[in-house]
Amino acid sequence: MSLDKSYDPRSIEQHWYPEWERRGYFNPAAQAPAESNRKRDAYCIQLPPPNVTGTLHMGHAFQQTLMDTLIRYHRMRGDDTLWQPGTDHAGIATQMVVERQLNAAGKTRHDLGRDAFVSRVWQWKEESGGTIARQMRRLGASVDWSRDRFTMDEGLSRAVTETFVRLYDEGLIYRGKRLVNWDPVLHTALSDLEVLSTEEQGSLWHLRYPLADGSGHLVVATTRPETLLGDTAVAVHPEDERYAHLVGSSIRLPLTDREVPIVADTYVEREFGSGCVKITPAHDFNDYELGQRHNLPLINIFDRNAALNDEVPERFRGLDRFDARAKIIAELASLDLIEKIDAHTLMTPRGDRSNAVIEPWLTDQWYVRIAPLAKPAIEAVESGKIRFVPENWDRTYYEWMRNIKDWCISRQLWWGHRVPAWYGPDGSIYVGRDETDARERHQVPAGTILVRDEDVLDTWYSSALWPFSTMGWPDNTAEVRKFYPTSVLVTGFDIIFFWVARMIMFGLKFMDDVPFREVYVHGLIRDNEGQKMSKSKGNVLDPIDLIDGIDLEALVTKRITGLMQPHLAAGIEKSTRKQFPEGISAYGTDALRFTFASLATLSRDIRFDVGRIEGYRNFCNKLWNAARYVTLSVEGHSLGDGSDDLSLADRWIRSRLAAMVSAVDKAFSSYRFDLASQALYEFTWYEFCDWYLELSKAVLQSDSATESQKRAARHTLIHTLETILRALHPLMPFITEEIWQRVGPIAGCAGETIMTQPWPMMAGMDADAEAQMTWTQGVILGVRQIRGEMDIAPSRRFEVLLEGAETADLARLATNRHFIERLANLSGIRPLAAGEIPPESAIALQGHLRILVPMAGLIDVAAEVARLEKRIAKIRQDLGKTEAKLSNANFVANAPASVVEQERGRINDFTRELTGLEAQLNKVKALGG
RNA sequence: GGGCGCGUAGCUCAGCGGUAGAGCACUUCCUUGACAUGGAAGGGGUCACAGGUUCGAUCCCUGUCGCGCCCACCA
Repeated sequence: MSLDKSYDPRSIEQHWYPEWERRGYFNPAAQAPAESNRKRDAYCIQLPPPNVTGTLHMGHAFQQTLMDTLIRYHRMRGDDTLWQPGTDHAGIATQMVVERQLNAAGKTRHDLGRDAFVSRVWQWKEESGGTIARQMRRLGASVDWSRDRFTMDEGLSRAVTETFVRLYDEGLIYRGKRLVNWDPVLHTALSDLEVLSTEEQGSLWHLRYPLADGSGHLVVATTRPETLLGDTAVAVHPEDERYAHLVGSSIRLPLTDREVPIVADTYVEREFGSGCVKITPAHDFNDYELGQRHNLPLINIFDRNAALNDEVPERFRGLDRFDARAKIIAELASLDLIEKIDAHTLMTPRGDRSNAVIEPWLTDQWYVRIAPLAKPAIEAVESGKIRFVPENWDRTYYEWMRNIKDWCISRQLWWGHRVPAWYGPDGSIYVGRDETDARERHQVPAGTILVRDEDVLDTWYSSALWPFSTMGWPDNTAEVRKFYPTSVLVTGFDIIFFWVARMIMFGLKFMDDVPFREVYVHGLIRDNEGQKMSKSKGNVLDPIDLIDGIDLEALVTKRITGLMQPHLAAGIEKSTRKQFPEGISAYGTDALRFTFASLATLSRDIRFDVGRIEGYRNFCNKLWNAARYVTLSVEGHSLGDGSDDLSLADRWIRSRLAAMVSAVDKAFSSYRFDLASQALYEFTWYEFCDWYLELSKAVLQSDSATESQKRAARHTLIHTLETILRALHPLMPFITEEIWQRVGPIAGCAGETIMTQPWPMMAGMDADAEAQMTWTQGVILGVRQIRGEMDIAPSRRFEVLLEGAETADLARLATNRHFIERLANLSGIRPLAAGEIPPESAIALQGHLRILVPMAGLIDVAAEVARLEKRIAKIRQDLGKTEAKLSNANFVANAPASVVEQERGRINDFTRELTGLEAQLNKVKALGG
């Protein structure tokens, strides 16, 4: 049974993944070759855990392709290889999804209560949690599913608790009352990283604050007039002569009955606004610090919704901050206390999940004291224990790490790891692994009732432990000993701060070693116009749709369903219909993966162009059909034992194959997936298919070739194809496995899967074969060029004459005549006899050798004249450039001798070619008379 | 305000101190027994701009212009 005529990814991809998984090929223990006792290197990659309730997007698919490629490459190299999968509980994101579901049913989480709500989230996790795993299987990700982890499963939760207790005991976690980024919609604190500042249009209000002694007023400029009610000072610059005399006196705060002092502080910029700043220590980070320096009181005027509380005059109480602003402005205006209002662009802080304007708010939160952790983490990169690829990301890392502030890790949510702290009736804090442990550690009397802290930890806290918590830490497991530190982290630059830096800090802290040796930072996948893919832009591509294909109507429906802003639907529909009039065809996983690899250059943005995946789908088809040809040519015939004499073509392709494998190997080792895919593509298509397969036909389909020559060709065909399959397997696992199942046994490979075949490593550069092949190709290309440009039908065969052939040429001709006749489709090729007058011919040159295509009945004189003139012009140009170079005395004096020699050689070549072509041109012209 | 990056063929992108490359698109010819998801032959680029270093710059340096991202407490 032969391979099907056409490559159909669907049928082969669905088959192989379950088979691999069933046979346990993804598990490190299962890979150990029984016959090998050598100690194998460990190779481990941790999957950045996706949100458990999410779906994979193009970025995930891209990233997983790169990781799977590395994993498969190392597995084939014989390393003991672990790719650790898992998912993240994604605290805020997941809780919000479930809350929205409740809201749709007219309920809130408070209606359910904490326990019931958390059960509800677990239920949702169970329902939707399998999606990611299904998608990963479609992508061919060879993760060890037997070790699948979830950040909130028992083992990982134990690691969370353990680290919390240890850090607390060391004073590296503390509880403190200070300003945090408060999200008044989600009612939780956020870390600095979860706050995004965006430029927004606002106003700068210039307010008159009357001096307490009635002698006039100061003008303060503010973007947040509503915080006036919490002002506890006005500040000026200490060297500002305009206000020096007022420092130490007070102003009477409008709309209140309070007097607040005028203080001097260098924080104030004299040039900005009026040079006077209102100070609200409880609602602004800078003002807070200034307040600390000047011992100013803190007046908290907001409640958890950022509505005004009872600290403000009665008529303002309960007002939302924005309503309060309007009312305060109105009152100030009526009191003539507004000097002016300028339009002003300001950076507005918003929560990354809720998009609500974040309010600095005074609360009790848990913090990680970060400086002692950051120091060794910085040193780990400085010393090269961790290497970023590309290297320049270390700058970004340093930049952030050197300015890092304490990490607020508590969140006022219900979904997450609950803080392992208990409070006594007097408010004392008891931290422990559980309540019993907390009591024992702090000798809390049995009768004392303890209440557990309500907060949960930032999702990224558990993520930061991922490299070792997944391996069973705090137990000293075999996995920890074998696979920590892991080999490489493959991640996007968007989470260097959120995740990478924190893993480094915690890894060094708890494991006393870095969590990974290298960090490969890849770019972000954007659409073909460079736009970020997002639901609201309607430009999202689902990797599964590229694999399976999707018709236009389904694609449109998918893109416009569930939009947060339904009015965008019409535009999205229009652009989708324009971009994909035929929908998206099924390209298959291998083509998608190969496309990702080819796009994996060391840049920040990667534009995904559907045109490219089509090209690589075609590449799959090319490979498939090459395999058909090879198997059809080989099956049922003897391959010999490898002792048959190789033809020039056989030697040449083996030499080129070795070069390709070596290039791919180098590319994988240096994370140049683009170069690897390019080397594979070019060799397979342009050298193996375009040349070698055709050359092999000249042997296999010839009556005059010996059986030994045919065996050598068959051996080379199957050997080369089998090697291509192995080199290609890390990028295209499915098609290579499918073909290998047929080809491997013919090639004499043992083993039941390509997955664990050894990575091909071969020496075998054959310079002589490559030189001879270049000559042979030159002759063939010369003829083809004349054929192409003279519009001679491909089916038209003719005889070619060689003029000026030397001994070496005659020898090469003798060896390769059948190749040339076959590939140039000639009826014959022969050297001119001594004294033979050549007929009128079109001419091509191969070095000094003149290849003559007799014109009679084939070629029009005018066309040949035009063709020659074009060639001559081109050579004259090149010759001119080279001559200019060589006539420059400085060049000859200073350039390396080899370069000068090379240029001289080129002059010779050009001159000879030019002379030949010009003579030919004159001859042909004379002919046309 | 700091930091990082990009500007090469119509489009998406490699490359690199010494004759400008690929895929897609385009032109002409071809259904030859692996493949029309194919084959053969072609056209197309002052490598953003201006200086500098060099025998030689698309590549190194400086500046300009354009574009993008990240960080940051001018109210």
